[in-house]
Amino acid sequence: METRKGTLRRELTIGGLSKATGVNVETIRYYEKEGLLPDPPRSEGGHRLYSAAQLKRLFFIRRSRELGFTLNQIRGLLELVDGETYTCAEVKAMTLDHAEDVKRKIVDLRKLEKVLRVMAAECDGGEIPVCPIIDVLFDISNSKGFRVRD
Amino acid sequence: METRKGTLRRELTIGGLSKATGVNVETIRYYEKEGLLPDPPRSEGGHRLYSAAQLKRLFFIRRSRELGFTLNQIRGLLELVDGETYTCAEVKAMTLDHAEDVKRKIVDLRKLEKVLRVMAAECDGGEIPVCPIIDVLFDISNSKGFRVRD
DNA sequence: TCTAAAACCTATAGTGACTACAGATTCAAG
DNA sequence: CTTGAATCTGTAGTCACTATAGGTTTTAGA
Repeated sequence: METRKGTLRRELTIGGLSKATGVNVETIRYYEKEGLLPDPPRSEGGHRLYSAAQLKRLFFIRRSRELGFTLNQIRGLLELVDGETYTCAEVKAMTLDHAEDVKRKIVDLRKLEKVLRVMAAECDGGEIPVCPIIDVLFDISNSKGFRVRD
Repeated sequence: METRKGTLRRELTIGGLSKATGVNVETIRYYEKEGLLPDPPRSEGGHRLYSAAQLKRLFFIRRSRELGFTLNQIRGLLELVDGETYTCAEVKAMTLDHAEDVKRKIVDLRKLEKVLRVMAAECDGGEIPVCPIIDVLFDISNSKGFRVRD
């Protein structure tokens, strides 16, 4: 297929890119505004046109997000890559740092779940308007022994 | 201590309430705006004055937050309590629901951590500008075997 | 070729749970 | 009575998007 001007189009529209990567159209525009994706070339009418390189880049961003990296962390990773100066050590350090964050979060959530289950176990689930959960939550004297985050 | 008008003051200023509960002054005002705390009486000059009841209520909110309840869930809990119509069964159900949410989050995060550690283990941490993490993240063909959420 | 619908465009506002300012006022201590 | 801390209101910023409005371009079908 050819356009009016005879240029071959292997380029993707934003919708095509969205389908290919599973990233929402609005999110793609948002990434562009945030500088994670470069401003793409446009069609004569002003529609964005993406190359295979941008497809790869967006896949990278999406996967990194799935792995829980923040956009700022991803920005850092992309800067390393774009500068072509990154070393394996740098990337590994960022990855392990992030893994530690995740680990801490898991520890916190486990404590949380335990407290919730213990509280629920105190309840008989009856229809009377009294509940030990509410009592505990409202009891000021009992303000220790509770801290999940500090 | 007495004020000019001779009223005994057992009331707390917003700063005192903040110290007593560990909740930020701005956050207290935010909770008020969100309707979780009632509009308190004011001093002649317009400063907020809090009673023991509000102290308890704020403790309740803080603890519920520590347990990971959203403000909306807490609103729900407080409505039950304020209406004095709640039953143990209702509160228990909300608590267990929330515990399930937390559990799902833990499962997700565990997968996440594992992927991160596996990826990092592939790295030799050397100083050369090549890293298997970047390679994996950029490799489109490898877009399966990755999904952590959904 | 025309037309209708789908896709796209920009710009703005909303989400949740706060935090951080600016500029004015009030309060408590010395 | 003065000073400085605390408080007041109102607004904007955070993160990572999502949603909407109102307009333009592109594409597929008749």
